[in-house]
Amino acid sequence: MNHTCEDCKNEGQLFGCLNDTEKRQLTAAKGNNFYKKGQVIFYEGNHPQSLFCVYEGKVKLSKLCENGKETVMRFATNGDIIGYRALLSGGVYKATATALEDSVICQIPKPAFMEMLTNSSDLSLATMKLLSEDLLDSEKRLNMVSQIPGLERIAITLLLLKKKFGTEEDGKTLAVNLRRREIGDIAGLATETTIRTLAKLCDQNYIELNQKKIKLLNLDGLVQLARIAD
Amino acid sequence: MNHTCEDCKNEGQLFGCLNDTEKRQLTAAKGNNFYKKGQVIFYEGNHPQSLFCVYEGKVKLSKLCENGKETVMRFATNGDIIGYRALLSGGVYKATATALEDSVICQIPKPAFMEMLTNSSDLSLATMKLLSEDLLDSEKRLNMVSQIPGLERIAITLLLLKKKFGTEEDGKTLAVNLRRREIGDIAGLATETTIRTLAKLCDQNYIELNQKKIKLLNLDGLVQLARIAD
DNA sequence: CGCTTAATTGAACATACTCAAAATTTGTGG
DNA sequence: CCACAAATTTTGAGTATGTTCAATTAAGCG
Repeated sequence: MNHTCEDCKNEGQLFGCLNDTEKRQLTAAKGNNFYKKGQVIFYEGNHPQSLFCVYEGKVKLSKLCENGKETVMRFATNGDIIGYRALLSGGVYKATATALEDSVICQIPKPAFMEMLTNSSDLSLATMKLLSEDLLDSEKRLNMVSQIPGLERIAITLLLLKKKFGTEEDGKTLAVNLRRREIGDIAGLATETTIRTLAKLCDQNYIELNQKKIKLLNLDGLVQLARIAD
Repeated sequence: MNHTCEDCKNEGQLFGCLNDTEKRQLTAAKGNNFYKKGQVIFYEGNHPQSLFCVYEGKVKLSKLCENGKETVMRFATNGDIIGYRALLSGGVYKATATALEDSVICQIPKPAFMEMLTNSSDLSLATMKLLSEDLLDSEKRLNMVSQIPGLERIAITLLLLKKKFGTEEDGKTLAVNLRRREIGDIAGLATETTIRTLAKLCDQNYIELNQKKIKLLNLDGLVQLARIAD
């Protein structure tokens, strides 16, 4: 079935500013798809035809470079939009979007979106706000990766994951399962270094590790470590 | 004197999409100021009241972290807009803008800009395009800094400077004078490492150094080195 | 259960950083 | 225009940090 934008549980996000008529138009124009964990939504280098909106799930956006290394650029979860930079800048996708878990993702054809943008200055302003915030995030991470030692980078990374995906009921365990390698790809560290650094944080009781589950025991301490950045 | 936007020599940039009436309004609303080399246009943490547009000159946008290290986030030159992310995202400036040389910079009050954005979907689309491109640049650099060795990073940095500021009449010498430290702040390398890496590129005849002047002798070679990224 | 993938550990190595000192360059006042 | 002071660049040596490679153990999945 095709979820309707009028009743979308992810309101308050980008399309929250649309009125009912506009939302109906959006519902009519869009499709939605199911992606299994690990499936690719689009590849770096593809030509963008659509905008994607995560109805439910978790998505990783990453970039590969020639030496085989991957950098995680960004994550998306419920209500987040992906694939809009390429669409707005007019080029190809500069990152690959992969489902981190089974996800339902709506797909809005480029012409429909562009038309809505032209007709709704509210939507335009909201999109600009979104882009600005993404830009600030990206620049923050640029600063982090280039200037900050490993332990602090992992601390920052864990806080970023908490902010993006939240926690389980205990309020401490990160509500996302990532591989060690993926955590390293966010922090800009080799997998082995990531493992050792996580172990160090564990020794010092900042966190507790249980397979892929990461529990933030000493949040204040982590924030303190992360404070070097910002 | 206040330069008029109708006759601005930097057309084709963001405000190029405005019609004559809108340009007249813009001229009426804006002011312009002269900044001496080294002067700060705004500081990280300041509350944004205006948008800035470089009429003529060169500006560096950088971020400082608590350990005293600086990261150059972006440059701006003739026709480029600065200070728009904070304005659009609603927060404070996240970077400090410093004139790299004597510069003339126009200043557009926030309300005037926001009104123009609301009234011109062309301007909105152009702004989104700009933001998207900045975002792509930033993510490209994120990838570079976290995954690529020093020599290649400096190569990429030199190409970035060429793209942004162009060259002198010889077509090879970068048309911008930066300190070694500032080059390092772009590449994410310590000053000493930057010096040694530049020296290595010099030994291998990729470049020629003459004080702050940097001549790109073997452009293809540099592009080749930079290709690891992309 | 067996196979594949991921996590972990160790050791050698590479890279870049720090600190300190010397050589240059730049800026400024006389 | 010169001299001096301040800032920047350069060089060297030692060190820290993180990477790589290889081997082992554990976990995930059909």
